[in-house]
Order: sequence, then C-alpha cells, then structure tokens
Amino acid sequence: MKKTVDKNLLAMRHTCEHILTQAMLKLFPKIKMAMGPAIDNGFYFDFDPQGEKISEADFAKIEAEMEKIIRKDLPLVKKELSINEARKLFADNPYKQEWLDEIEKKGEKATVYYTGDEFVDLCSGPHVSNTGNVGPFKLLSIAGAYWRGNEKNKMLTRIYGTCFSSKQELDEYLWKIQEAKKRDHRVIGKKLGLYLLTPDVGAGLLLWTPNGAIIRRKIEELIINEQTKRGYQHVYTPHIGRKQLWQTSGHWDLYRDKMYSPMKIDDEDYLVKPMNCPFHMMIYQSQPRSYKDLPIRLAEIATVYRYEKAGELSGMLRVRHITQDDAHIFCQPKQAIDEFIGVFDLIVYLLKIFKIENYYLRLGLRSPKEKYLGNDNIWKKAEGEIIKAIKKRGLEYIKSEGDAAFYGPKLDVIIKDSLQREWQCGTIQLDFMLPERFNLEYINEKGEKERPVLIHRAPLGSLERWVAILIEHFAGSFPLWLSPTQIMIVPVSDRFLAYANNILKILQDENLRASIDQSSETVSKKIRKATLQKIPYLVIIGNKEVESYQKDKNYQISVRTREGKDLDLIDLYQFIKSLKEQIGKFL
RNA sequence: GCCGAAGUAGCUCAAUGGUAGAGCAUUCCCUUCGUAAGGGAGAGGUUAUGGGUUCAAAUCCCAUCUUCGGCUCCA
Repeated sequence: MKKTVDKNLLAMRHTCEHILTQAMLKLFPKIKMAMGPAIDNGFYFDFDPQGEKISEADFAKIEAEMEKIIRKDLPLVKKELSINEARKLFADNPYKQEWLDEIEKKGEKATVYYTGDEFVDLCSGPHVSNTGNVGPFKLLSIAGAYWRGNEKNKMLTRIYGTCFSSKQELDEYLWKIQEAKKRDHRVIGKKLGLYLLTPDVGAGLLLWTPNGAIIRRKIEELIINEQTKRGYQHVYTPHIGRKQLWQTSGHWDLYRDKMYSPMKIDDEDYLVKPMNCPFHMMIYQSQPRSYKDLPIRLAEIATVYRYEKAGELSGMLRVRHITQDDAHIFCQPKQAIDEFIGVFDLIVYLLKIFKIENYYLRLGLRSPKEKYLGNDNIWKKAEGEIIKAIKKRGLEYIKSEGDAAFYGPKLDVIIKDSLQREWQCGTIQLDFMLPERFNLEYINEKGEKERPVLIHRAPLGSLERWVAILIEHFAGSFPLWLSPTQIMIVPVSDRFLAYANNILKILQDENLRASIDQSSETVSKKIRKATLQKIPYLVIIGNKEVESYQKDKNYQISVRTREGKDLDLIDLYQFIKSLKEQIGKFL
C-alpha cells in the first residue's frame, strides 16, 4: 500500500538534487538542466547532455563535488520573481522557459531557490535551510528519460540518487536493494529451473521448463476448478483466425501496433490472436440466447501474442506471448454490477490464496474530456457500485480519471515486484461496445431482442507475469501445493536405496511429487542441495528407519523441513496425511 | 522503439593487444557417510554472430542479435 514519505526527508532529498545539479554544472558546464524531483526512494535529475558523455564512471567525481557543496553549508533561499524576471534569469535554458510558459498560463508567480550565491533553479520547494543539513547520499544509476515523459520529446539523461538522514538508514536501504536483487525472478528462475528464454527461440518467447510447468499447471487447475464452481464454462479456441474478426472488433484499427503481421492462408489474411474476444463472441453468437441463459461466462486459459517493444521485455514479467486466465461474461444490463462484483470477489479470493497482500487497486474512470460509449446511467451506476464493493471489503484503491477503457470503466490490480516496479496484473473491464459491433443479442421476457453487456476479465492477468510475481513473493519457497518437488528422499547411503524406492512409490501413489537423491554424496551435501532448491520436505532414510520397519512392518521416516526444522521419527502415513491436509483442495 | 551499459564453459566470475582460467554443476573412480559443501581424476570454449584494424584481438573499431538499468507502453 502507498506509504507517505516524511516531509523533511523529501525536502532533504530535493535539496540533494539541487546540489547534484550544481555539481554537474560545475563539472560539465555545457549541459542544460531540465528538472529533478524528490521521489519515494530518493531523487532524480534530468538534463540535456548537449553532447557531453557522462556515465556511472563519473559518479565518484560528481559525488566528491557534491560533498564540497555540502561542506560549505550554503543557505537555500526562496525568492518570488515575475515571469519576465525569471525568463531573463534562465534565458539560455529552453526547458526552464517551457516550465515558465506553464506557470504563466496558470497565472502564478515564479519561485526560485538560491543555493548561496552559487546556484539558482526554478523550483517550488520545499528545501532544508542549508546544504549542510543534507544527510548521507549516493548516486545510484544513470538512464535515459523523455522530456516531460513524452516519447515524442527529446531523450534526456537522468541520474538517480538517494539520500537519508543517517548513514545507518542509507546503508540499510542499499543493503535492501542488494537483498531485493536476490529475490529477482530471473535469478531464482534460473536457480530453480523454472523457465528458459533463449535468443535461439526469439526475444520475449518463453519456454516453460518442467519445474515451471508444474507451477503453471497447478495454477491453471486452481483457476479452472474455482471458475467452474462459480458458473463459468471453459472453452478452447485456435491461435489464429481470419483478419476480419479483428476488423469487426475494432482492434485492427486501434490496436494494430501490438499485433503481428497477417499471414496468407488460401489467399486470405489471418492473424495470430492478440486477444480471445472475437472467438468467444462467435461462440455466444452461434445460437439464439434467452434471458434465462444469462449470464453466460465463457472462460479460457489462452495464450495470446502481442508485439512489445524490444526494450520493454523483462524476464517473465514482460514477454511477447501471454497466457491469460481470460473470460467473457455476457449478461443482461441489470446483471452487470453483480457480475462485476462477482469477478472482484474471485480476484480477492485468489490473492488471498497466493498470500499476496501488497497490492493496490486502480479504478479507471471516465474523464470529462473524452468520448465514451454506453449510456450515462449505467456508467454512473457501475462506477458507484464498484467503489461500494471495494470499500465494503476494506481495500484501498486509487481513482484514475481517464484510465477507463473507451467501452467502459475498469479495475486493475497493481502489484510491485522485488525491485519496487509496478505491474498491472488482474483486470475487470465493462464493455458496451463489442456486443454492438458483433451484433450480439438475447431474447428478453417480452420476446424482444436485446443487447447483452459484456465483461472482460482476467483475475491474475497473465500466468507468465503471475508466476514471476509469485517467485519473488515467495523468494522461491513456494507453498507445498505449488512446489515443483514436494519431497526429496535422502538415503543415508546407497545401501538404503531399495527401501527409499519403496517410500518413493508410496508417496507417488498418493499423488505427491517426490524424488530420490541418488548421488553418492554425504547426507549433509544432499540436504544442502535440496534446501537450496527450496524443496519443502526432506525425508531421511537410513538404518534407523529400515530397522523400525523390520521390527513391526510400519514405515517410519525422519523428516526435515527446508527451514531446517527436524521432525522426529514419524509414521509415513501420518506424514502423508499431514501433507494432504496442508495441500487440501489444491491436490 | 529511445538513452546508457553489457555479452567469456551449464551457472557465478577472472584474464586491459601476446598460449583463454577458477569455483560450483556434470562424468568417472574412491568413500557409504545421520541433518547445509568428503577426496581424486577427466571432460567441457571458433570468447553472442558477422565484418574490419593489427605481426598478433576475449581485449580496439563497425554492424547485427540478445540481455540489463531506465524512459515510453502494458497483462
């Protein structure tokens, strides 16, 4: 959930950014400063390098220059200027002139902050009183960023840094970044053998390796079972279809930059699907529908293909084919709200199962400026009811005006990854457009034709992204039901292999995912290996276990958890029972 | 796509213009071990790909591919 950062900390970071700018101008006088705010974890500074080559190798030099400014303990002094005075002050800086245009438009005065008499920047503050009050800082990274966040504008250079009140806090933060990198799904995914990305296949094209495939399959089973209980019907549809389908849906006109080029089959253009909607429309349309049949909920765990820009690809979090836990709900207009809430409840239910608590909801609403389909009443009612539902469950959300789809309001689940980057996962979208375009109908109580309302929804979003989020969330230590290998059997020596195989057979017959470490290694080594693989349970088989079996024909085993906890000699069937209780409905 | 950085054995990394190397993993041998690394030997590389500079290139230059950090965009 959103945290508010302490005001003093923000002021200090903002001042630190001014110090960075001042140092940069001293070292690289040619650059033109653009802007730089304090942010949640630090600050950044954007500038136009004007041909100057600056890289992380320069950080030490820049930091040393910043230290000098801090040591001088210069006062920060706020001054109000008229627009004209400010224009003169920043006469050679086009970026500041553009800011001043904005300020002028709003009819406000320009405020500037002087750092002693050495530096001045257009800025509304706040700042700390003196540069000497700025705590320990560190420059972190350098990157490109578009001027004012618009990709049509010039690409500027951005330097990220951070600053804290004490050395201890700074070190803790830097340590946290290092720790977070160990949780990265790309690091853990490689160690645990969950997926493969290789240039031989192509950028953004992901191969699910056996361990990853188990996790995905268990999630698919969960979703299908849960949806079946909630009245969904599951379908399968092809990966390609005639182009005209997406012309009808409007995607060919509005979404083409995300779609792959058409292919010719028997002289006809076909597309690889970027979404499943048209296929589900066809199924709905294939027979007359009565109001008594509605809602009809057509679901499919389906892979769709979308062109993502090369620089946007990122492990499993952003790929070029995504497997959505997709469904389309066709309902009467008066059922739309209940259906929306039903989906919302499903999402909350699933998030709880995965123990994901660190998320927020983004409600995409209309903005007054843009055009939308559908009538005003259903929009207003939908928005109101959605908000009520969220509040009823005590969840935080942010309203985002203008983030609605043009065919209806939507609710997205936003989750942060280990590196604090935000990713859109689940989504619910109300749609008044596609039923129109595909001419969908049902017969109402009076025998008249009526238009159904459509809800598009994917509670997890995509399985690729979802598994990435889970890997980082659990740091690879998946709950028992998701663990690729649930039990590793460790024979104390080769002599116990036969007995270990008996145990293996029993566990496998009980649908548990177990295997035996057959290597001629020491017990310690085998335990270490399995623990690093995050296997939840280790079953140790040695003389003790075999002897107890020979005595009374009861299988006894020693169990160790991946957390390092030893359990005493226990009965095998009791162990199986407790595992099955843990796994419960996920078996 | 844009700005910047990088690509060496399956993995993590070394080698700054002069014979490509280590640890882990893998294979074989010895060991047969009781709760986080037993010992030894072997195998493994056209240094991402293609071109160029040079007596000589992993190393310098160019192009392409891929990856990483951002920006933009998104499930």
